[in-house]
Amino acid sequence: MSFESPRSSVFTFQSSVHSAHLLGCLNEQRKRDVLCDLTVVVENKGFRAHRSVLASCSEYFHTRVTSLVGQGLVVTLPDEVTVEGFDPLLEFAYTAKLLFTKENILDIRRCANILGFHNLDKGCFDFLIPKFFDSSRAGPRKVCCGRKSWEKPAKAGSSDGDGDGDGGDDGDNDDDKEVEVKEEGVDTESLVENRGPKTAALSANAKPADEAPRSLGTGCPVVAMATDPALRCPKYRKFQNACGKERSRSPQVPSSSSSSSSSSSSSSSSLAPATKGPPSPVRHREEGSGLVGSVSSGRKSEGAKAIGNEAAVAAMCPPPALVPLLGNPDDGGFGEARAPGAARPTRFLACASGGGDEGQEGGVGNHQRPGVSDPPHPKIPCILGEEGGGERSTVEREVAEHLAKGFWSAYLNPPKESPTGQSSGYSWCERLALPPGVLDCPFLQDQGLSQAEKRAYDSSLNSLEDSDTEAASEGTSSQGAPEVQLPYPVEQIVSLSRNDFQNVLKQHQLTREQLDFVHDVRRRSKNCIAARRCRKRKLDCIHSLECEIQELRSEKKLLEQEKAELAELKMQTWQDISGLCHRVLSEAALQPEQLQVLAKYSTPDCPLSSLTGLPSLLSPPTDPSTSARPLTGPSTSAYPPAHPSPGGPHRDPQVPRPQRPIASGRCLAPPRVGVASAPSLTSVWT
DNA sequence: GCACCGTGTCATAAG
DNA sequence: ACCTTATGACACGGT
Repeated sequence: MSFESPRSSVFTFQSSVHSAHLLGCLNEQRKRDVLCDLTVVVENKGFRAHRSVLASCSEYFHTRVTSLVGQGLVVTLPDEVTVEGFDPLLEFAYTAKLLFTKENILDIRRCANILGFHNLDKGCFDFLIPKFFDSSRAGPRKVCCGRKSWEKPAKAGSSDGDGDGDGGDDGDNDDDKEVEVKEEGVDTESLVENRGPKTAALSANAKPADEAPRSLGTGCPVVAMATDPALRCPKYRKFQNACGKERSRSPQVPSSSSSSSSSSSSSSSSLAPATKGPPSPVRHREEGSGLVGSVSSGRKSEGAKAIGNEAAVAAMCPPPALVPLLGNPDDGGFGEARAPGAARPTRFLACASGGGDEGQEGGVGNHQRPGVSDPPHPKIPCILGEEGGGERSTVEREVAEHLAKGFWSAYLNPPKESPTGQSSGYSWCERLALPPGVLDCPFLQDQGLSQAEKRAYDSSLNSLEDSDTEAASEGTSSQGAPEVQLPYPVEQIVSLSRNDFQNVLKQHQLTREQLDFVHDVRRRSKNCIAARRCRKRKLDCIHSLECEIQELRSEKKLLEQEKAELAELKMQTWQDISGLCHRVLSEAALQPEQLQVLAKYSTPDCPLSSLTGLPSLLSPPTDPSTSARPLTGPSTSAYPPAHPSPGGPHRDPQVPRPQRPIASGRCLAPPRVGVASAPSLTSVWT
């Protein structure tokens, strides 16, 4: 798998932050009338703005103001444009948020059409207006990747292969719910984010049990996005099949699915249909809790086990990178609805259609406010993106999708809520195991993750996989076994000390399954960390050994150099002494007997010994570094050890010392050195 | 299709 | 007896 172009994830991600910040600054400037160079007159009411901003998000303004120069430009809009319709658009241009009501939505739409807010129109109104009013008033529905994301299938529960299953019967109830929410003044983003008890209650109350599977009210685009990648990537078919089986089985992530009767049963019943095809966005939005069971991988298959945390990180950060990854975001879905200056919504967000796969069309747009690239939940942005954007390989894309699916599933399956609305479990982030690197994702930081949450991420290195694996074990050992819901975060399982961990276990009356799960997670997590340490030690050891070898080689080289220098010095010294001896003997005119005495008390290394006529005359002492004995060998050892030199050669007392020829101080050989640098006798002394 | 690498997991031993 | 740690071996996916 090769990448045709370099990745640029960082830049993509940075632009997202920057654009949001930039937009905010521009909005502040507009409010303070700072640097505003345009006055828009609508119904005799003036709006100050920056023409660059308006020109960027409106074809009308682009045409009107780009050709004009000078300050204090005034643009009077047509009569069809009303203040009621224009004001929200202006706000949208500067905030990427469109505040609307059921009453002014049509005005906004009309103004948007006139002013050329086409993206907003397609991405937002095509979805919103049908929800507000009868479908007959909504006009033709845009088809995204073969079908409009919110478009309902011809038949409920159709298994026609598109797999959207987006709830053919969710229409009326859906509309009611949507309208009701909107009437509270919540914008579309809030529709996504405020999946609060009310929405859940609506879903639970309004939906018949048999329809519940179609209304996984999560508002999560990734859920819609996370449709069978295997359908597009045979390489992951095994992986996907395993996940699909698990999904259809009972893949619920620990503590994820609501144990409440209605939603739980709904989720369970929805599992099988959900596997038949990509989940419908509408369905997701409606269903609320209990989503995880149907859409998450639940556990990793054996094929998925190897998907590491790095891949998870890649799948999680940064958000906008998936835009090019799955296609052109502008060709449909929310890609067309993104606000000026806002980061381009990812394909996941925009359509989740994965290259036009109808089955994956997403209705992400349905859940997200148009023009906003932010994920539906401020705390789960990174899952939507990954580095590299369009440069990602297909495999990586699939992995990212799948991981994103799992991530969202975990996220979207928050701890079940008690009837009072209070969560009985820990927060989603506590349940998620993100690799340490994910904390480095600035998006997470920017999204208000608390330090505790980050620590939870950081400390629970493998909890994601642990959860998956746990589910796997559940799936293998006890098929369809209920999820294991823990009263404390997974990270505690790993990070706590032994005593603390035992205390925690004592504090909570856990079932056998829970205990097994907890211990299994703790064991594997610690073992995984230990394996990392072990491997790191190995590598460090190898590295240190390599360094040591290198050092030893360097030392050897230095020693050899030093040895050569010493040998040269020794030879020079020997020559000096030899010359002195020669002169002394010449001047003293010693008798042979006297020379014998001198030689007797001299070492073979001493030039004096050569005066005795011994072989050392022609064989100067060797370099002790190269030979423990002088090269004269046994012949020189014949000297009695009367005066053994400490560092001198060892003499065998049993061997008689041969007689040396008396040099008469005439020709003394230099010491032999071990580096073959000793000059020959003739060359030096003759 | 193969080799190599990285990683998680298991089994086991030792502390 | 239990837990933790280290490590070899294995399986798996990615490149």
